[in-house]
Amino acid sequence: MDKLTEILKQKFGHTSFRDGQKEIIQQVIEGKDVIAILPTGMGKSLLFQLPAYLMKGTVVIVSPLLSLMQDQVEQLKMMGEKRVVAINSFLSFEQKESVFQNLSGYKFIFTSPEMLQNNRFNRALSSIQIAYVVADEAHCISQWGFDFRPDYLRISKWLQTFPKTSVLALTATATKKVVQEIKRTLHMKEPYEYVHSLDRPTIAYEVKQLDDQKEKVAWILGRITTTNGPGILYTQSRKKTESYVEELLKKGIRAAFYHAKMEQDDRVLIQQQFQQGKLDWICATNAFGMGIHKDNIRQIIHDHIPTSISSYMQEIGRAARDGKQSIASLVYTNSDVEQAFYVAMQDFPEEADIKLVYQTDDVQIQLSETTTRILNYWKEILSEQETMDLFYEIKQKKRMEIQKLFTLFQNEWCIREQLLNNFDEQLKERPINCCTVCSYGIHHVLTERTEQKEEEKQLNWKNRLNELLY
DNA sequence: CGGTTTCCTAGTATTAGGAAACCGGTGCTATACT
Repeated sequence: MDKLTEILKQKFGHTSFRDGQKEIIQQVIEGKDVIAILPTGMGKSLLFQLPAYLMKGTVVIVSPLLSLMQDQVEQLKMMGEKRVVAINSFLSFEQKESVFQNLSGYKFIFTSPEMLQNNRFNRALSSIQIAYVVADEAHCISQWGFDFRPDYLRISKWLQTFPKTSVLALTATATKKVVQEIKRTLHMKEPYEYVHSLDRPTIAYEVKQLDDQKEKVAWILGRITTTNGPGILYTQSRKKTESYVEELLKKGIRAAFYHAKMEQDDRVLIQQQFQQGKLDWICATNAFGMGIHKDNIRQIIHDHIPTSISSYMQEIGRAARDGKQSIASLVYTNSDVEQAFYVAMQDFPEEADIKLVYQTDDVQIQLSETTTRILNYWKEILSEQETMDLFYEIKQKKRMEIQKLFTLFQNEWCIREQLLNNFDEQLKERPINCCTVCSYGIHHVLTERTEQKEEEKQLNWKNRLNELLY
């Protein structure tokens, strides 16, 4: 047995590697930059955990969410790894100090891009040996960096402080452009690239255009009350998540809503209950998703047009991790396109806002917190005109992303093929239950809803076929 | 931009109808104040 497999067995309790894992791990150990694009549930954490045991120094993992960090820390502790810490706002000033003073004692440090700007943290980091840096959910760099969380772009400068450190970037979806942005931001030199197929053969695609909002709501409520979950209903506003749940509860569906304006504790609770099978449906905004451990999600429904093909892929990709037949349904009306444009643009600075930021120092009162923060970032590195041009460009791009997805749903071409083509991938084999455009078998995908309390009973879901789609 | 909700008025019943107001995603951290 070779050394890698030995450690795999000894530390992680597996006897063999999955597709691509071994090659990626070898490259990391050799100190190469690596970018790996592979679906969630394909053993991503192993990729950054295992090499740590064959290399000197500490692994720094940059993670987008506090809950994700907590989760990973717990997972490692369960495996018996004690040298692990999450450095973020959950730690008090004193706790941080004590961690910084003993930083080399940790094998794994999880942290946020924002925290990487902390001087005290950086001084402590520069005194220890860093094995490699991991950018978890690396698509956030281009998804959030430009107009939401500028510290994602600041990683670039931060990395220059550690010029010899190699970087491992992990994500589930990335177009060629996004990969380019990740490479550039993380200063990757000829990285080893591993791209797993993005096709999910057991997810069938259903797209339906309806005339108005009422019809849409009725259709969705009908679907959820007559067919089996577990499922996620994605909506475009927080209010709607709540109103859907209200209706579903009346009809005896075990549902709960989830969005960013809820208390953190409630969010954790809802996610846990869903994962444990105590809830069948979650009605959520795009806040719900990263870090969900549930492999038997059978349905994803969208009642709107998401803001890009990538976010759509991320959202539907949460279904069918157990490899069993599932369905992703999207229902929209014509007005939903305009809504999507508006929502994507509403926090964007106007020309007047940009001028204001360049001419005044304190603009907090007039602009939203996000706008102020993002413009202050660009003010540091660009002239007023350059920022104007940049935001014009970003705006155009955002519009195009939405338009592309909308066009895709309207085209009379296979949805699966179109989605894959967007990531420069060709469809190799068409599953029987493909999509509403090209497949006749799609009506076998759904089964009738049954009143089942325990998760195990739902395992025979796919065996009971029922015609429910049309 | 488009939908939903709220408000107002007419004109006298307790509601119809139209205009105006409102609302619309994603997360980190630091700090002041209970």
